[in-house]
Amino acid sequence: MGITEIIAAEALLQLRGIGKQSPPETPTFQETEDPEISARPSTATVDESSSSMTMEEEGPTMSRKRSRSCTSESSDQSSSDEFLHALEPSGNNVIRIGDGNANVPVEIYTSIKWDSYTMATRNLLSAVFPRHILATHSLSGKRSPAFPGKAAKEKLDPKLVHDIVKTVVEKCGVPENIVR
Amino acid sequence: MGITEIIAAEALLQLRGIGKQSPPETPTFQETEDPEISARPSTATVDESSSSMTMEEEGPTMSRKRSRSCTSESSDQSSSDEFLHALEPSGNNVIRIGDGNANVPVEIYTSIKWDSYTMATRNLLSAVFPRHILATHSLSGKRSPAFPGKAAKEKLDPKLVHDIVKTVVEKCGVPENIVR
DNA sequence: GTTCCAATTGGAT
DNA sequence: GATCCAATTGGAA
Repeated sequence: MGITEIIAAEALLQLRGIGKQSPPETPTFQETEDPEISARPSTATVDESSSSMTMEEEGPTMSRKRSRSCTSESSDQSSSDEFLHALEPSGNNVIRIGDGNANVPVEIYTSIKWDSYTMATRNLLSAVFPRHILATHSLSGKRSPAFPGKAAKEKLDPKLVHDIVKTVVEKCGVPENIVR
Repeated sequence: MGITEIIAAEALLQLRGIGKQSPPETPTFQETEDPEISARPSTATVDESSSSMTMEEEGPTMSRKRSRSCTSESSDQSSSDEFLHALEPSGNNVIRIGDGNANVPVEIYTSIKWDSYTMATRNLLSAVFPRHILATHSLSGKRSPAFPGKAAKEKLDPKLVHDIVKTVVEKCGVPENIVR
């Protein structure tokens, strides 16, 4: 968790329980409605039945060379650890991580440095989710408690997230609650 | 770090770099001055020369039995791991943790469960800092970037924090960046 | 009744 | 320019 939140929690307990001699702020009514945010489809609680992952306009404007491929039924699981740093995209060879729901191109998978679980997690997220999905989704699909006025983002596919977490836990040797 | 912040960082990059088609909120000017908070001594940037730790009105209204003692020059470092769960406060025997700046009563130190680094950190924080210090201080002394209108809390003594972090790292076997 | 979770933010590194 | 840091919040576990 980290010292920061621990201190914050202690501070909350202190202020709530004992004195409340200084209400930190008057609410000041900062409920900006933001109708343009709620104009999105807002599919409410996304169950695990949404694995369609519509990828409209995947803009190639980024300098990242990431060449993803969403053809899922490739069965190359043997994760050959041989050297491949070739520039040409090696077709659509993917390996399945975790329980087998998330597919990662071998070109990306073999380039991941497992000594940094943050970078490994980040690279896996970028590999299985398009950028605009990461930008518009969150882990839990819940709103930030610190910003009740902001609309909640949709929830990332829990099974894909689980596969990523499981992979990082196994390869990096860190507990799951740290990865999340 | 955790998936949450990683996703948030990706989302920020996405919104900042490409579109900015939806400015998330108008600033709405939430600068409530809070003069009663700034009425505290506000020693500004607390350097490592402030180890006085004024403890006015330590209210005994909490149910915690924590009996701290700020007499510092006790030299009992041998940390006897014998069983002591006695109710009576065993004088002011303390052990020095980390580099020796932070003192923790042996009664508390021996009761810490090191299998949970969050609880260990929390217990050590509560042992070396009074509650009202934890409530009014933060790790870095900086303001929350998410809440620019709130006044920054003072900074906890870096040497005492370092001792706590070092102890947790050694006893719990977790890296330092995780503890912080 | 604590403790944990994670969403959001801007500055720091 | 990408990544890390930590401050704050309310509900969940």
